[in-house]
Amino acid sequence: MTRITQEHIPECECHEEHSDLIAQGRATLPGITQLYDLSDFFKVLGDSTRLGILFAIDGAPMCVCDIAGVLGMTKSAVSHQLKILRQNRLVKYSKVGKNVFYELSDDHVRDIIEKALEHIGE
Amino acid sequence: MTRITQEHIPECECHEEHSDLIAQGRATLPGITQLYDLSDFFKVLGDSTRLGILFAIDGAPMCVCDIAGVLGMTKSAVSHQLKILRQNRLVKYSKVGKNVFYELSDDHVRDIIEKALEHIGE
DNA sequence: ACAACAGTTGAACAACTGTTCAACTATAAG
DNA sequence: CTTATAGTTGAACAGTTGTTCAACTGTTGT
Repeated sequence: MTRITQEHIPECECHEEHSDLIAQGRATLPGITQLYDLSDFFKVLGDSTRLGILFAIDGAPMCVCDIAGVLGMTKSAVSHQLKILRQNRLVKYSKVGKNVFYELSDDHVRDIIEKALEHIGE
Repeated sequence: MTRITQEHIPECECHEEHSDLIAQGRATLPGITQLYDLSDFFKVLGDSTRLGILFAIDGAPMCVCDIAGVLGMTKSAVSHQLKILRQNRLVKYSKVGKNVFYELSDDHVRDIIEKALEHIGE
């Protein structure tokens, strides 16, 4: 886990000459909390299983068993990842009998994934 | 909006009776290669140090030493992360004397980060 | 040539992450 | 009540990741 502590600054000659640049860099830096939230969000998307789940349930809600079928994984593995997606509010669910149907909770996420697909397709 | 009721959804002997759903899920699933590329991309953004670097050099190019100063980290740690950002083409660099100045290589990334910030700010 | 500094790199180590396995809950049906 | 199925959960294990440390390259100035 990375930790950003702006108190301790390693010695470096160029800090004398570039002090204005450093000040400017610090200004554009978001708060540490926001930086962690942001990286945590991307961490959730940074796993092919979780992305696969999001693609699978995009369009139609799906039960855990079927998601596992689509991805070729065990229900347990899928359920573990669904928990992470739930905790980060990327999916929502509804229980119907023995089944639990998951669907995307947000259109935001679809946009972000789409933009990322554009980016890597270059 | 499709409503989920018990009448519409057969019991999950899953893979037998939901085979159409599974087929549909598979259809919307991108190729495995693309899924891995996408998750790799998000993995790169899923680290607060690397995000910090991107924010620091947003606007003005910066040398490694100054980035380290802004983030309060060693040059080595920053250089290791810059290598990953380089390999994924998120930053580009230019050598000036002893210094190596890094800058964002793409506006795409700025957009994605901005959209993600909107998302978590809810 | 030499020293000083910016930056890179590889190995090592600790921390973290995802899957598997087994045990568990809960709903539905015989 | 008993059994079968959908889903969840915790522990364990292996694979991955980020930082540190030390050694290295290359450029600048004396």
